[in-house]
Amino acid sequence: MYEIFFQTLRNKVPFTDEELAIVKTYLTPKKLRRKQYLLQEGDVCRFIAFVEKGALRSYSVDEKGAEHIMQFALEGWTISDLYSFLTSEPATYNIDALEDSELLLISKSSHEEMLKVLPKYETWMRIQITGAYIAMQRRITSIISLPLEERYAALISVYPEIVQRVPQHMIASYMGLTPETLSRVRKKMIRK
Amino acid sequence: MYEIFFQTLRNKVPFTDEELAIVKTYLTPKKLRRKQYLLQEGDVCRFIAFVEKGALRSYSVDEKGAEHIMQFALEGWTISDLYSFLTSEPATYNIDALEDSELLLISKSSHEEMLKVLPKYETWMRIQITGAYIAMQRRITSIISLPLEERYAALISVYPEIVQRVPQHMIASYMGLTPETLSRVRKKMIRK
DNA sequence: ACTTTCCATTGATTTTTGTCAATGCCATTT
DNA sequence: AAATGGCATTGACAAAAATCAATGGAAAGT
Repeated sequence: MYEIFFQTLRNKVPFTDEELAIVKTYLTPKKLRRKQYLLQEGDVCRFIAFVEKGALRSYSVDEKGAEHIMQFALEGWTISDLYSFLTSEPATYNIDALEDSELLLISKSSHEEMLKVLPKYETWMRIQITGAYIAMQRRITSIISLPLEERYAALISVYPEIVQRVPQHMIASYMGLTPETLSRVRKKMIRK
Repeated sequence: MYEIFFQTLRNKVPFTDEELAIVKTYLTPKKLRRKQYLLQEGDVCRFIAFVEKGALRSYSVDEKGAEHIMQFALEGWTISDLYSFLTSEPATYNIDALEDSELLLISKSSHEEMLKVLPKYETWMRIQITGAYIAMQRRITSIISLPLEERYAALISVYPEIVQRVPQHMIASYMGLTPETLSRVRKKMIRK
């Protein structure tokens, strides 16, 4: 249940077995069924969720009721409404499960304790967020500078697993497009 | 010359005067004239730049030679090609000065030393990047979920200084629009 | 002060994307 | 086996944004 998380930690920072045992005491395992909510807009986000198994998404809903996907999270990724988590303001994103999933939750108190007690946790956190920041920068660069076909091609090459496991209309939402437009882009690309 | 930087540090993490004196030894002041490059695509980015005075931008250039602005940095902000800085791969962004500017540069060795020697530097870095990550998330949400007028209104309300100090065609580039389209959006909004 | 480059705006037109509606398919469920 | 619901695709049309071209005006550099 903790394998992927520990592996992810060790991959970036040299945690000892003793330290991992301490980390373990701060985690809460949670199972989620497909379509179940982990977080609803308006509630305060009280955790960072690490995905051991399954797939989740975070998304906002506009005035017209349309969903706009902010992030997907597969095995080895973390997902949260970080702003809500850090400030205890109401969340602006929803999070739900796309598949039956197994999570490890880091509560706010766990997060704060680990920052105090385990310097390596802070290092891991810093590296983790830095990676997420860089990925987000790439996403924006892709949006503002690439034609649609290339954007979709880039998505496939960077996140092939997401494109495989997630329905296309959600990929479209993630890209800020309608499902029809994405379908037509794909058609064009197949011809080549 | 160091006032804004120290204030920014202290604002997030309780640095002592002694610690700030240590930090100071790791910084390199640099002045930049308007239009001068701080970084060119293809070079390795060897610093994180903190803006004490002035304004800079980072941007990529596509095959057709069009510029796409990734980020603006005014006083109190940092700017870099973080991926290039961390990996020593060639930079994909250019950085140049929009106004005569004064910077404090953190070299890679300074960065690494400070991470080792000053835990508070790591904490500051983590908080700083977390803030940048959250801002970026908002930018994406804005792009994929808001109509153009609201996106521009949001930009004005979040970054009024940028809109004032930066030419409109650069704002358009930052938003992923042509200057003509932004001009028309503004016209519509003025009528209200 | 003068010249030159840059910049915002506007109009006309084309291209791209969204909207609306319908169809057929596949995977589940009953 | 039949029915259901979710999903991708397609077509026709509308709306939004890009492109091309021209103008006037302000700002920067000399």
